[in-house]
Amino acid sequence: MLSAVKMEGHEHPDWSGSSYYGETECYAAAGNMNSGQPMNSMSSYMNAPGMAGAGHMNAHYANPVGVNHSMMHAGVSQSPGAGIPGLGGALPPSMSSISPPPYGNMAVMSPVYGQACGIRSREPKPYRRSYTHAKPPYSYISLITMAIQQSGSKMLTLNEIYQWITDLFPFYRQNQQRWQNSIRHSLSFNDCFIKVPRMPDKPGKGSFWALHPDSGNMFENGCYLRRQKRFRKIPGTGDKEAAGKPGSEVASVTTSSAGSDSPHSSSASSPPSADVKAAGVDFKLPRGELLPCSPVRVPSPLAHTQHLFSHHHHHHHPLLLHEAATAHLKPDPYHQHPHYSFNHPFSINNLMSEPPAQYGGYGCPVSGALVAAKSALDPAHADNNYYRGVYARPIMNS
DNA sequence: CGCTGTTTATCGAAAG
DNA sequence: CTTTCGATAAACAGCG
Repeated sequence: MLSAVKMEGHEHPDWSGSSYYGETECYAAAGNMNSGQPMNSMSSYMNAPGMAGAGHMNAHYANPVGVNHSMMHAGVSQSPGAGIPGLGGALPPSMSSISPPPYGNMAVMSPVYGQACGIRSREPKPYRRSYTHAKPPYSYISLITMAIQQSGSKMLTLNEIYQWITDLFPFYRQNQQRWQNSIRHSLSFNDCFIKVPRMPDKPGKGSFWALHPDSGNMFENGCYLRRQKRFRKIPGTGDKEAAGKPGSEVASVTTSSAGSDSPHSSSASSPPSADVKAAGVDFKLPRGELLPCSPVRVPSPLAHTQHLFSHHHHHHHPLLLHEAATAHLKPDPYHQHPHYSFNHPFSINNLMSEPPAQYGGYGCPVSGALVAAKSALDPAHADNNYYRGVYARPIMNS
């Protein structure tokens, strides 16, 4: 049937002749997206030692860890070991060795990643385009989440999401059609995103997209390229009901688990089906699958964060959901409750709170990005040259 | 018509 | 090796 389908899927020598993103992605190392993890671990190490500095370095691009780290702050401040659990991962010694100073990150991200993934590089390209165009080490889901998070209202229209991404990551100024389609797909496909009908007073088309209140720590493992589990309805056939998967087995739930969705409470009101319309908000109730993976997943740092949203257990009620949702929808950007203000792992807020960490180049996409984003939003900074500076500069002066 | 959303399918890669 | 996740393509429905 779809004979045509697969065609060019990966054969787009868009730029740099990399056939498939493997190479382009090199950034954080597609191949070792885990790089995130190793680094995490690294950070955790640092953290342990009391490397306060770690807090900042995390803001680096190459390591989403930063984010993770921040989130830790949000959640559990920092117990020496706290971070570790969240990582749930392993850390290649080799990697850890990389973990030098703050700049170490750069080192890591520098040509390195290119190499890392460039393994199969069949491209003789003498020099790769500037890294400014490297694919950020974030999945679309992460990006969307970050975008939404950084918005004051905690919700954005599709177009705004596009904007945020393109503004921050030069990489996405190319092949827009391609990734935007992916973004759209992600929004619709992933239950962690909910569609909020746009307010009548707001012009423009399309609805607003927000995060499902329970999507809390989708990336608590610190890996922004891949979540442990995504909320997904069964691939089922037309039977949206799906359900079935008790998930329980999988869900052994480790502790909080949670993040993902509401695991159990499907009970009563929630129809087996997928979406629940809460006051106009579409909630796609996920089939509760909890983090199967995280073996250890101790009380995740965000644990409490989660319950912030998932009001204990009873949420799930459309209304409650609605409440939660609307809560974010409130226009009040920065001032919300100190805690309540979305402590997502991503919590850009957290990220933002991070002061500096803006080393040049790819050093700090995130925080830098956020700042940029912020400035973009903020009339005061109409000029987001900040980030421009960061990205625009020819990192490789050589 | 173009943008927004949804949905299906496929492939690669990571995780277990 | 099998699942699951993520990226990408693409067909298609709605809407302004």
